[in-house]
Amino acid sequence: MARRNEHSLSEIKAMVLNAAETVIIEEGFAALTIRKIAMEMGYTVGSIYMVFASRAELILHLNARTLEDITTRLQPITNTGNIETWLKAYLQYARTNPQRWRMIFTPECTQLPDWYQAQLNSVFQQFATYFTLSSPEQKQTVYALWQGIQGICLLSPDHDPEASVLLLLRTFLRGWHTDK
Amino acid sequence: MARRNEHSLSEIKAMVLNAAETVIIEEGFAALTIRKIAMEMGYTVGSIYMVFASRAELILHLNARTLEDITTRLQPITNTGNIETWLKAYLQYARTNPQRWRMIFTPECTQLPDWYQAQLNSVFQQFATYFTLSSPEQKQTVYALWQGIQGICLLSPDHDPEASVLLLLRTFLRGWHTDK
DNA sequence: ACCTGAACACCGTTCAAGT
DNA sequence: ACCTGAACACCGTTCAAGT
Repeated sequence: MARRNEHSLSEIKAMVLNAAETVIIEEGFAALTIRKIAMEMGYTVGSIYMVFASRAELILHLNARTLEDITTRLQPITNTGNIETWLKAYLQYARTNPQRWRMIFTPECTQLPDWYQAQLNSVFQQFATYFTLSSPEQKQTVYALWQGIQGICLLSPDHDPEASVLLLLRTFLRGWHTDK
Repeated sequence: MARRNEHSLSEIKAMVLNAAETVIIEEGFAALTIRKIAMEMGYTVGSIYMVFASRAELILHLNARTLEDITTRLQPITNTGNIETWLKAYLQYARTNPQRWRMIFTPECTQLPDWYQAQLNSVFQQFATYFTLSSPEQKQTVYALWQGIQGICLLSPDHDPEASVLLLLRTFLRGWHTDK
């Protein structure tokens, strides 16, 4: 036993994340244990700690993948469509990958690293392209809307959040384009 | 040992919830274990299962208390103040009891019982008194705003969500009072 | 009829020991 | 240098056994 040298550390890292995604998709986030991941990828528990310091860090990198997936998929829409088509695509992603999407907002890390914050922010940046933000207050307002949309999705587990999201968005937009 | 008969079952139930609140306040939600609760109240683990079927049910009843606390505290404001003073009071509650407040939205129960849904709804009902809801769509729109506000609070862990919440609210209200 | 405490089947994490 | 697998310190939950 020991020392198989079949895979490099970065390969193992990728295998861990792949196995973790499989477990989440098949059994849900609650079933995501280190032991199950190890079993799924054909290694033992100890090996996972060669590439990740803790379960929390593993989840953080899992989320990083999800966020990258989101930005990549939505980027083309950002350039062509309007805000509602972009939002619908985002909501569809959340609906298609409910467990992975939800994890983004429950990272089990007390202090989120800067690179993770940057990834979270880059999704918002795409959303924000549909607004002209000429003051910090305007940016904060649109960010509040963005957080609000996430809230609707987080708190509407079963029934479809799309209708609610669009109702909030449209009311917001009317207010946004109305002078104080 | 065994059979002390110092307390009735409903007394023990209250003691469990009191002990649980103490643990949450002192050590946070992550430290809320059955063993800690038992230790805190001077009983053994088994006793807790005399009054609650599971940890999930315990948490559900803990949340029920929190929701009752919220509605009771905010009721007087509902009758006198305006929506912003009511919201500020709500946000202050969330800020004062961050751990307990957050738990309301992560009940660890797959299917929420009707009485719990009703309690969640009664907080929204107070919020909704500040709106004239003459159609189902209007109700859903205000509910979307409400969920949005929760989202801002859930996703703004450190910095104060009040400013963001008010920015969303005011933009929403401008749109709400504008004809389509 | 209550209440205990040991037992069961799990966790995340570590690390001496093997190749 | 990699990888194992046993060990540690925890979990939630159950239930035979005590008074």
